[in-house]
Amino acid sequence: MENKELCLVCQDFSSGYHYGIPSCNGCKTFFRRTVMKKQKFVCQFDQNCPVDKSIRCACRFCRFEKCLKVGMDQSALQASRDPIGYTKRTKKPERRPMKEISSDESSNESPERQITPTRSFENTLNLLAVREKSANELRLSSYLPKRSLKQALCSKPLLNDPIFMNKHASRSPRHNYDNLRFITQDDYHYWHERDWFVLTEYAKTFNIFKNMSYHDKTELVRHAAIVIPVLNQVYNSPDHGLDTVVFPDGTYYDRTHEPTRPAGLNRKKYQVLDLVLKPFREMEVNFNEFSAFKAITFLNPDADVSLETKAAINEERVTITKHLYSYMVQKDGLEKAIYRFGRLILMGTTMSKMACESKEAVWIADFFENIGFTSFAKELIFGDN
Amino acid sequence: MENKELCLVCQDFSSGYHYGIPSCNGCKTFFRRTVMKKQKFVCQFDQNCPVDKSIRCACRFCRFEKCLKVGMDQSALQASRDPIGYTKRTKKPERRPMKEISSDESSNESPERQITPTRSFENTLNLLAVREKSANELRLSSYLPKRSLKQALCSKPLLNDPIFMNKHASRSPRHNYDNLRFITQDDYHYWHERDWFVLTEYAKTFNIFKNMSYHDKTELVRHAAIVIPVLNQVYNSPDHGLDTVVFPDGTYYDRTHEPTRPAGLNRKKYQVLDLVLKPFREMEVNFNEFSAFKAITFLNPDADVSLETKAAINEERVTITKHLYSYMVQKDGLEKAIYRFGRLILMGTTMSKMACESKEAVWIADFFENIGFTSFAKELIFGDN
DNA sequence: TCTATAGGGTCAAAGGTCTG
DNA sequence: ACAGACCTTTGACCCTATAG
Repeated sequence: MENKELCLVCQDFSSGYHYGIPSCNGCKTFFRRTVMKKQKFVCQFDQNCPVDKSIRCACRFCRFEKCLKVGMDQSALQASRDPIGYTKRTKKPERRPMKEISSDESSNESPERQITPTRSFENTLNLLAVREKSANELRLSSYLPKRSLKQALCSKPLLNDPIFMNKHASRSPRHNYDNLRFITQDDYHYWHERDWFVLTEYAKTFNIFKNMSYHDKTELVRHAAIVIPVLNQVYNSPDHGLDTVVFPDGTYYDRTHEPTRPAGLNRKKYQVLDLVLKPFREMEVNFNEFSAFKAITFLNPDADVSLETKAAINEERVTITKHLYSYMVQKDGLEKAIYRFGRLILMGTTMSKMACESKEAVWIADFFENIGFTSFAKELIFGDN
Repeated sequence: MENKELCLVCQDFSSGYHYGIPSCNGCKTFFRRTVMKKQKFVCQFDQNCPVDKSIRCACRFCRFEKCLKVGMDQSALQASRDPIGYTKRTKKPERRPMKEISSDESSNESPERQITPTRSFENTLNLLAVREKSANELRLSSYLPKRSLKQALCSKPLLNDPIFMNKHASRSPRHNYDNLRFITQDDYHYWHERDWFVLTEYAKTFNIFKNMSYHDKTELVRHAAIVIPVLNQVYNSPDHGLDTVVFPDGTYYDRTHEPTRPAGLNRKKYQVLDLVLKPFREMEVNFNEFSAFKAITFLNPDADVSLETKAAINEERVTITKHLYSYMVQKDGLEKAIYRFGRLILMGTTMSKMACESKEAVWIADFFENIGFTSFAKELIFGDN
């Protein structure tokens, strides 16, 4: 710090010898980067710009020339090394960068893209949350049309139709989660019908869904037919302990064995409680996270759809996953977010398993014999031939 | 200075014998430091990076591996010398009084002190990569014992037994991926047997597995019985295009319809090509990422294991997932890492679907009738009753 | 005692990382 | 995207213990 040498390039205090000559940190790094990236600069003037501490960044061409002139040695550069990871200790008060990134992204967004708009995670998650809210309103209403699967999938979308929603989607007085009583077969039946109806409307709100062939639409909805209702039922159930799922009309089930139901369905009950309800409660999944997770679960490329549709679905769900992660980091901080995110996304395998098992012939047959299916349900589960 | 020996690690001129072999100053110091600080490195590629004078710093994992391979002897490191007895500035004691004090201070510190803690993801991922490498060596060997599932799961683990591995796990000359020919039923059968054998040994290397009940062990392995072999087959297949999977003995399958096989198996072939091979190739999944993904796939709490085991498995796979994420961020940068990570982890749903479908009665029956199962395979797929 | 060898330590100068 | 402060790693060079 006393009689230090000066940088031969810019006359700043040198930080030692670099590439053969005394030089400062800035000129050292500038030289390395320039040689490594083989950058070529152009001088705006006469190739004799002054280079000193105050204006060393003004002309990169002349700065690099000066580096060479005072004897910096290119051959002193080495081959790339193994990356060494983070070098700075973690800082605590850093919620701002997320914010900045998100506002940057939204200001960069191009207005003409419409199919998969690149918005900030806030916009994406917000869109999903709004969709989820509407879907739940419809679920809590008493509206339940009788229609075929084809009618359901090809008719006008209802969820984003404010006139329809205003008129028919007000909450039924029966759906206030009070008057608890144990669930019966008829109640199961009623809520399956409602949840399947809402599922078809939910599906139609995805732009990506509108562009699919009819075959792909039915396959995707069919694949989601068990798990999406389960997610609705579990997430919206008020907390009566880890063993109880309550439906909006106050009917509930718990671990009580129901001997009149097939073994497969009793087993599924335990799966739902252990593998969905419990993790949701433990992780304190919030509404935005649930909305995104449900969309990721719905957009499952494992359904028997065309390869193009698989690819499109996958892109969409990866995008949502990215935004969900950004949101969680902003909300929980890095460490906690990685844990919660990993845990939540890995629940996808459980969802996948349930979706798959619901197709097992034995299970379906049980189900079919014990619940009087409507023709809609038969189409949904078995296909229309 | 001319007839000097060369460093066995990097071919630079050796500065004498160090730790048992002729080696250069750099490799000598690198080896000492790595052992002393117990550093664990992770290879960014496939653990076979070249190591020579010009690029010896490019991959620290492979450099250290090479050190060990050419015979550097860890036991030649001496116990920590008495730092106080070491008088370093006998010649020029006046040069840097400030420095001297500070370095004395630092030399009084315990050598175990973690000034730069090695990032934990390196240890975790490295462990998984080493495990994967051994498993693949066993897979490429010709060792294939006849034993029951119980014997397989309860016998002594082989993968981390260096004596066994040295003796029996050398690569079979038949398993060199050349001599391509279309696969037959017998070949399928052979590779299923091999992959199932390796799977049982792979499973036993997980500490978490050792602590499970026998029932949980079989369920977990059973749940992995289809997907883990698929991952092995796909990842290790040399690239002959997106339609071809090559086994180590040169047998291959592609999209050719095989009419002698049941429809379910032909369908599965397409699934493997479209949903596993293609994404792996597109994402350029590297060895570390594959090792971690395979472990996450194996540790699937959806298997029919006890609730305690489910919870333990889930914790473990969430931990691996976190470390995988950290690794990918370090390797790819934030933006790219989030995309690749999301895409890779979401492939878990596909794995789950395959695992589940493999249990479908119809599918299994097809499979069973067309491939002569050994009793081991029957146990694995159907259980032992 | 002397000398060659092979341990360990040092620090200038490489390269990598991250924030503004 | 670039600049440069700040971080880690490398290895030529040094000191020291020990065997012959």
